[in-house]
Amino acid sequence: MSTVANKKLRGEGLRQRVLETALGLFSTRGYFNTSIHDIRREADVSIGSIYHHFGNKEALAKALYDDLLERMDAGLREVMEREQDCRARCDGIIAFLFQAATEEPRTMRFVLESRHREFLPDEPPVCSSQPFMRMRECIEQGIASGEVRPIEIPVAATAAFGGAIRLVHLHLDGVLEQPLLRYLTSMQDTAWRAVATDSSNPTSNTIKETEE
Amino acid sequence: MSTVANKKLRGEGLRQRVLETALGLFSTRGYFNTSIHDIRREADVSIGSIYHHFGNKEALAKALYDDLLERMDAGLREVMEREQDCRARCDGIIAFLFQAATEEPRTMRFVLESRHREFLPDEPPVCSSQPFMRMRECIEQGIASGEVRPIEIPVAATAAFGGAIRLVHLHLDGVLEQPLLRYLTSMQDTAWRAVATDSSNPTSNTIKETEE
DNA sequence: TAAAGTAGAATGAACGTTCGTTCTGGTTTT
DNA sequence: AAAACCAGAACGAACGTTCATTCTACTTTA
Repeated sequence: MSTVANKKLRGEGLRQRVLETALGLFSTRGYFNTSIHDIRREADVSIGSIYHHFGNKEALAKALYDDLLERMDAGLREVMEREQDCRARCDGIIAFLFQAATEEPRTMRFVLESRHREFLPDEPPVCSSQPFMRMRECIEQGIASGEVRPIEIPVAATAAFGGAIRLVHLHLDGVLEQPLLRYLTSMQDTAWRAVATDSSNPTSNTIKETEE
Repeated sequence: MSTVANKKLRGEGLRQRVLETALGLFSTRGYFNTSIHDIRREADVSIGSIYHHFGNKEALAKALYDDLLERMDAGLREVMEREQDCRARCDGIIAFLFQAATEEPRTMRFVLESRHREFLPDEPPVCSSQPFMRMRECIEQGIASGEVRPIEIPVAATAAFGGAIRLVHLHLDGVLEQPLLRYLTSMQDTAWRAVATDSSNPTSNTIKETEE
């Protein structure tokens, strides 16, 4: 049974259907366990169409990868624009990650879990991609403004978001008892404790009533 | 050029050579980009020998995976035995991860980075494997003893070790400026701040004299 | 002690299948 | 009419695997 409507499509619509189908197959079976013929069958298009639009399998994966990274980055840009101080931004980023992992697990699986370098050898590692650079940047500014302790950037960035990212992995692997979003505020608080300066860190109570 | 000596081997020696070669190829090119013929060539053994010892490609990967997980687990068991309080154990675990990633990057890459479920479909996710369960257990005991704040176990465990694990990923991806071990004490301190109870958390000084 | 026998480890050519890709011929759009 | 798009049969290289055979080390027989 196909996950997409079976009305015959052409042009951009067809292209999108192929991308959608490829995302589904790549994220569940993996790139190497998915053949072009599999995609053809499930998307209900022809081999010729796929090669007309994408050229080859690797380019199809790259198009999908770029598309998803751009969408993720758009989400993060939105957070960075909406929130101004570092704490609010970190919270927003984690919330965005959790929400995306909940609503679009396939996207998250493909971006976060698959080893892109195995099938896109010329692509830089994910951690150098825009979304991840944005997280790093957020932390850098936090250090500059004094909200974050002055420690090495890579340590601060991984400490701030590494826990959340690992929790997303556990969620995608299906080993969490509770829905991911149930852990959100707890994770935000815990992550912030790791990197916050002592003055901006709660010392004996975890309840924060006021915005700063 | 082969990375192993080229004296003809038989029995267990041959088996080990195949495993060693497979680790090298799997961890750099990935499972699907490595053919049995590649392993045969680099290990300087025959196709038949490989099938005699392992049965098929998947079983070879599984044998390697089990072997490496067991070795990692042995390292963690040793830490848990040597250290008694939760803080020292967390520090020890992170130190072990960093050291292993530095000295045996291929092992770490294969255990941490490759998507096992793509080629070992019946294997549970890495996060359910012994080494990861041991980390979780350590945190559970920390909560019981009052050293760790009473928060959800998955949040505490990922917060305690997620940052370190992500930093290991950055190291393996070659995007860190400094050697991984240069970040060790900073990462240990930062990770502990995330999960420690307020009483056991440093509030205004970051300097802690520890032996290295 | 030498010869014959035996188990199983090692070998590599060959096989069937799958895969990514190409190609030719048709259809739709402009 | 030209250009863009779609269809799917056909192709050839590469892959995991098999299997008949050879080789090696050890045991038994004479």
